[in-house]
Amino acid sequence: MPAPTSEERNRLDRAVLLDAAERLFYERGIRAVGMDQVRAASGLPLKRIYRLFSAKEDLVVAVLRRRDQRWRGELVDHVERVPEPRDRVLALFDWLERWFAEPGFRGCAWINAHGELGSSSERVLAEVRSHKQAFHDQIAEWVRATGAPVVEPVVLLAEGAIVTAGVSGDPAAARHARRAVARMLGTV
Amino acid sequence: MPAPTSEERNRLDRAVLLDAAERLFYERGIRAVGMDQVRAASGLPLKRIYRLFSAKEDLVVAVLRRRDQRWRGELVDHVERVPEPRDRVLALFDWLERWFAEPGFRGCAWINAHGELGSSSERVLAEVRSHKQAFHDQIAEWVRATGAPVVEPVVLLAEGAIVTAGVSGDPAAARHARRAVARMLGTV
DNA sequence: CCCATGAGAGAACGATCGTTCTCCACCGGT
DNA sequence: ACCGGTGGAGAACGATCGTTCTCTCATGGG
Repeated sequence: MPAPTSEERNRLDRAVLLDAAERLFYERGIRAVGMDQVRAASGLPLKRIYRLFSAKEDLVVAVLRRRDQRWRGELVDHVERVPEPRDRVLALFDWLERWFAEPGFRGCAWINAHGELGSSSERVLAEVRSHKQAFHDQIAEWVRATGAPVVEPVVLLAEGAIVTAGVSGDPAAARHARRAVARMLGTV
Repeated sequence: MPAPTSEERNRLDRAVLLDAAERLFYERGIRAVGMDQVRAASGLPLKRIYRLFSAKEDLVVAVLRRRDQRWRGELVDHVERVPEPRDRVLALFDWLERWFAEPGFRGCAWINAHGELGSSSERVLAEVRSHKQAFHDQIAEWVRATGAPVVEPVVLLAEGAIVTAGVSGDPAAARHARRAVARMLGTV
């Protein structure tokens, strides 16, 4: 077995580190997790962690950015399997419901990060806004394809469902939102 | 001027303390605010603070509880001036828009607390859920009076507007939600 | 075989956390 | 005038934070 190149080694370590940090940050909150817990969970020496990310803030931003790519990617994969524009918009809420039902679901990671760090870290704030903007724009694209002028309500119902399910732990919010959207899209 | 009784003194100090703590917690996040900053902002000696609340967690819970009473009280005052059931529901969103436009608006204090402490403090979690339940029930009462079976969508639109305005800083979310609710309540 | 380079393990650093304790100044009752 | 006790100011405590440093060892090139 050939020794992995150091570049590839960095890539792998980054992935392991981001996995561990993302899980801990989401589970317990960002400030509640110390770098030493990240070290223990990732199995990487602190020194290597700080060579990959020169401060905790960088790690947080990287976690949010990678999660954004993965999260929206999975959403698009699920929704764009569906051919009909109207069904696509409804599929968004099916996907949300599945997400809400996952064990350990604890609301929107970006909203949580915003509440904790939005006023103390410009970079986290920017990351959160960028994610929310991208989510909005994605929904807008799907809704516009139906011809119904209801982009904003659909976005707000999705955000409301996420936050409500996050606090209550009940995935039903997704069904409630879905029903309302179905009505707004016509042909009851 | 008669010396205030010690009971009344406690009442006043509690109010001063809760004012200071609420402002700091909301502005910066709860974990980001140390008890010494609460002391400095309230002007109260640390000893007195710890006689009024025996731990930071108690203070946090008291802040959330008092804010809940005031916040919902003001909401009810605004909405129930309006006679017509349909207009009442719409008035909720006018009130939200005014709130969003206040300087320093940074989203929902309970959602923020949930993201930060929901997984580490049972008592904070309970407080957040109780607030959200009360908000839901209040809206349900108003919506049912209109006869339209749209309680859940209205709640979700309100929550979505709060969270969206909180992250983006743009009060327009309230108008978008209001417009959607107006349509759902019929008589476009 | 030797030595320099770099990585790993974890101690150490200064700051700050929540909480408690010390110390002194002030007070009403005799 | 004295004294017990209450309360304020802030030092102190142990823990933990993010970050850096030290020490040790392994390893690869001459």
